[in-house]
Amino acid sequence: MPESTKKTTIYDLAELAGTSAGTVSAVINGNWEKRRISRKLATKVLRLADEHGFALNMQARALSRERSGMIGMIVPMYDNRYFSSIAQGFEARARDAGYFPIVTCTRRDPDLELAAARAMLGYQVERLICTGTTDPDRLHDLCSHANVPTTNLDLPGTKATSIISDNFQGALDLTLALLDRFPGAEPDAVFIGGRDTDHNTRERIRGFKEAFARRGMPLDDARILPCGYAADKASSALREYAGAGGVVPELLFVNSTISLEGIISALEDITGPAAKKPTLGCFDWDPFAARISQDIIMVRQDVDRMLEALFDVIAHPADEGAGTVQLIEVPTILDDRAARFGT
Amino acid sequence: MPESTKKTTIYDLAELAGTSAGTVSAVINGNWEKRRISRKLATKVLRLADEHGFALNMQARALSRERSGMIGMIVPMYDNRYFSSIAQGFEARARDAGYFPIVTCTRRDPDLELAAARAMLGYQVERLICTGTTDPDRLHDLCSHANVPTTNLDLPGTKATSIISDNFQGALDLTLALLDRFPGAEPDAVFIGGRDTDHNTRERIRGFKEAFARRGMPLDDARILPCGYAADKASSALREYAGAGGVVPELLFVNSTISLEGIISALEDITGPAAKKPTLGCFDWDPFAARISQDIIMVRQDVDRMLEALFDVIAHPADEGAGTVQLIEVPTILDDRAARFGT
DNA sequence: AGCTTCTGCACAACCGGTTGTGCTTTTGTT
DNA sequence: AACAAAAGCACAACCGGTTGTGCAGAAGCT
Repeated sequence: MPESTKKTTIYDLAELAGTSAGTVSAVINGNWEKRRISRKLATKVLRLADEHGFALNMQARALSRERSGMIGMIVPMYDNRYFSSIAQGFEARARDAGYFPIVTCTRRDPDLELAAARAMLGYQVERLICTGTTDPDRLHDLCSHANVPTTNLDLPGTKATSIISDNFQGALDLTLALLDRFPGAEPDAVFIGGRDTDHNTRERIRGFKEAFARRGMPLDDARILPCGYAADKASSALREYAGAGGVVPELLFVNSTISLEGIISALEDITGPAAKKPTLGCFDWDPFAARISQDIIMVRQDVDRMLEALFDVIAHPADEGAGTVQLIEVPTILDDRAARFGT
Repeated sequence: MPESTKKTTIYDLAELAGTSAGTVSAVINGNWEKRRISRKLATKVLRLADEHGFALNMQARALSRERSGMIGMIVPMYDNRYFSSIAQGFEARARDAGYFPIVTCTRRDPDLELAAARAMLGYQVERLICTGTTDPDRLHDLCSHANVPTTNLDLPGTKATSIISDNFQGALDLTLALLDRFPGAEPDAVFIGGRDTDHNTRERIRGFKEAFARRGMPLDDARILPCGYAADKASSALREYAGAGGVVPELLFVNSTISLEGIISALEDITGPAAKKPTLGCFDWDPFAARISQDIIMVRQDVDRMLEALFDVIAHPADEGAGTVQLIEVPTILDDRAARFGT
């Protein structure tokens, strides 16, 4: 029979049980034996707590313990498979590790990233994971100032441990697989999407170029178009490249699924919906995109392994403070459906 | 020059400024005029706060104000466009409204939903939005007990205001559009995916049936297969339906994008990747799925309008407690690309 | 019976803010 | 010069927990 007007506190329970708040606290936390509370009283308190749907006020607990139990993550977006599975997996693992996970998405907006980090610090997160943030080092500075460790995911920083995909190797493998589709020929190829200011895009471009070098093919820098990630930027970049003639490349390396969205729609506009699409490669995976044409190869980032590495770092803050800033690179997975069907 | 060992508190600032904690608090909160703090002292405190990267401890604030500023949302998944845009839009709007949004995904697991709600209550969220939860009423009871108002999104409950799509009308429109692809004929049609225990699935089935009724076509209940949402459930349900003969329906109403994933892969297994796919309808939208075939029609739920309605409810808790439990239905949007290309 | 040891618990300080109250000093008025 | 009003701030209680300390009574020992 809860009085329902206010939340039940340990003081309420103490009064109901005819005991003190400290005792109730001990019982709730399961240290009643350590604190020599009689089993009888403990049972009584637990029963009352249950009857009243008592829930500890974690804010108060955090205040006195000086540990909030919260762990924060900043993510650029939820609306693609890569980041959404990161968020989803992170939450599950964080809960398993006894944390209360707080994930928030900041739409690749540096100011919002900073504001979100500040908010999280205000709410006393014990650690912040910066996923795909535009300036991980700035976030690191902000956090380290408040004594909150950070870890970078997806995009690396120079001041904290970073866990990222092996972008170079992934892009190299992808490009080689794409080139294999043109035996003996030199396809008209283009790399599109991403920002050449970010580490991942630069590494992927490096992998793209390396593949051509290995095949002994020339590659003009005009074919590298890091126009940004957004769908509309990718589509206008492609339209511009195609020009008035409407000639699209034979081979397209698209640097994210969100850019791919723009590319697909631009292709339809330029060549019509029924026309044969160019051979597509995409760094990142999506189940539907993988089936949109027979001629698409996708690179899947190994989110599980990345998260495993992340929670390894969290569980063993060994070199905390030691000058060693690690860069952990996780191999990617090539998803070449046509090749699978072929065998 | 921060001492960096510990977080700066208002007490630290007070000492540095040669004033009291209460005064610092007033300055930080901007009520220094109301509390007649001199501009000079206020500026000094603000300067110090800035120099030391001071951040208010929101837990402590929440404790004393008895208002946490946090608003929680439970979502089943992040990995589809519908829920991810809900999460993304919710966060943006919540921030605009001055809240600190906490979103968490519970993978359609009733126990996890309950546990997550409890955790959120512990952290003193001021309100909980239950999106697509399996048992909204149970969550409502839990929360109302702690005096925390809830609102249901996507799936309705009977005890709190619910904002959902007009599932019946959406399904009706979709099915009619699908049937229009078979002029003069009675296609072999199947409804697949979802749970017949949830309100949305039931309403969509009702809309599906209604369309056939309006066209004067018979519809056997054996063609309704609410086999669950998961991709593998949908694919085995389809395989089973197709039987040894491998005859797939001509018209498929798929009840969610996640089920569609399973359907697409099952179709490839049954008929081969190059075969003509059946005419597909899908309740929910995905940019890549929409382009996977010429013959797919998708229903897009109007997330923006739903969130607008949600924050309307939040801003005007008018009938708080009044027996009126509202059900707000938002129209859906039909995405028929082929029809658009046709005109 | 007297002393020690152990059991079982209450008490109070503290975590970092917020806010009502009231005291001192300055300013203004006549 | 005397007094009222206003300005400028300090103080302390409170929010709901946690935890170190200490005290009363029971139990054990001789």
